[in-house]
Amino acid sequence: MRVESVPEQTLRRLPRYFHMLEKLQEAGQAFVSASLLAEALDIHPTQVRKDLAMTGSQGRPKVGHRVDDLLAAIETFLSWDSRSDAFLVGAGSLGTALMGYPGFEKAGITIVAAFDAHPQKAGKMVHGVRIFPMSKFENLCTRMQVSIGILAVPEAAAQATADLMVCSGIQAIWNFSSTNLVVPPDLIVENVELYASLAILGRKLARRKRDAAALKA
Amino acid sequence: MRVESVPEQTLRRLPRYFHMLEKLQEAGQAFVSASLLAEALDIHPTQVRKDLAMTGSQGRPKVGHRVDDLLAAIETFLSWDSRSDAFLVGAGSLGTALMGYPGFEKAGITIVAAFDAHPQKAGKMVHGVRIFPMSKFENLCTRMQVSIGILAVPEAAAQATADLMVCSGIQAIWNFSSTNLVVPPDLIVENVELYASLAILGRKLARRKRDAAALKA
DNA sequence: TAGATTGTTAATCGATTAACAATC
DNA sequence: TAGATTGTTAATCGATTAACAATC
Repeated sequence: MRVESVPEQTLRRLPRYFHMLEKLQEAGQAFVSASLLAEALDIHPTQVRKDLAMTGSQGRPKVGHRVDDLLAAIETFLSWDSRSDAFLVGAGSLGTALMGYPGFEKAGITIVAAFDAHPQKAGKMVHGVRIFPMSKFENLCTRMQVSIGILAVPEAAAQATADLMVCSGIQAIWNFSSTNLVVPPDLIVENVELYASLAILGRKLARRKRDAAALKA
Repeated sequence: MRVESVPEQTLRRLPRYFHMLEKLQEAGQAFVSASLLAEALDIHPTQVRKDLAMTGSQGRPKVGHRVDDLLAAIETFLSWDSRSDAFLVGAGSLGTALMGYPGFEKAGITIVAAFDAHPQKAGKMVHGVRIFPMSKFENLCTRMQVSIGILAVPEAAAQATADLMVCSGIQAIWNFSSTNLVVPPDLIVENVELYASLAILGRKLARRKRDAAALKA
């Protein structure tokens, strides 16, 4: 029974602080107040203080937090100092984009190999990552003890690929399909819901347009 | 002062129901109960009932909802029946992946043109979408009255590109950069926080490993 | 010192879950 | 009829915001 108790929302905001802090660091700022971060990111100041408090960083009244310290505290808190390897499955256009995504490095994650169901892609290199046929997945994964699986396959193959990952010892799945994966309860799954995100955008816009039209009439 | 009052979370879950319902429809299911959806998607049954109630669909006790009706109700509620055009900026690997993304069609959104800062890309076609130089953006956007902007440019160009979109009459931005865009308050912005998502995955995994190691010791 | 800023405790708000009457 | 399932009202839970004492 872990204490954990870090709100998911806090976890989601911390990278945003981090990103802003990097900009401030580049700009030569040595100190920053929670209020300034709050203002810049549209988050309530008290919320920012609570979030920062979770990382263990301490600020000084009237001065704020030291930018360097805060960056380091967030980095440690998010475990970006520990490294993990990842296998990517699905070297289509999305997979290709992910292999070039600079965010991995910062999060301490390295894509060490990619896999694709089309055998003709095997052997190719994309953004410095070699592509293997699916048949090699389980063996390589077990041998290299890779713990992260990135799922960028078409809808229809999503669950089967997840099953393969689980069999091969993967502990965390970054899921880009809109399928609700059925996996053992202790598996970590992080869903990127592009579909839902787009749906929300579309709906808000349609309502806006409708309201505008109604107002004019 | 609109009544709106649809929880953001409900909006986020509706596409998941939709997706599952499509599968059920394909499988030939005519009816579905809220409990079945709840079970399949790991959502509390009462939550599902509330969400479905918002769409206006009515179920019959003992039988459940008619799958066809429910699909139609969600589609209408999410305004997927109204169509909008979008311009994409940034034809790099992420932009390329997005041009091939099948989710747009379902959400009633069409990418009608793409733009890129590298002039040598101009004139090319990617997934059926023509690429233009940035200089054409404002003129084309105003003339065609495009309302959605998809932001897939490098970090450093994000804010400037958003500014250009705003000037050109864009009303909603789908933002893939991790920059907190500064835009007029009535602009619709939907952020896809890949960075945060990955950070959370990495953290959970690192904690898991650490705990496992501690347990062994 | 005066005042800005911190960190924490209490109040509010919204979302999720429980309980239950209605109904096919 | 009996029982599954609906939709709604009430209770709980967690996250956000307000209030405020501590402190540099």
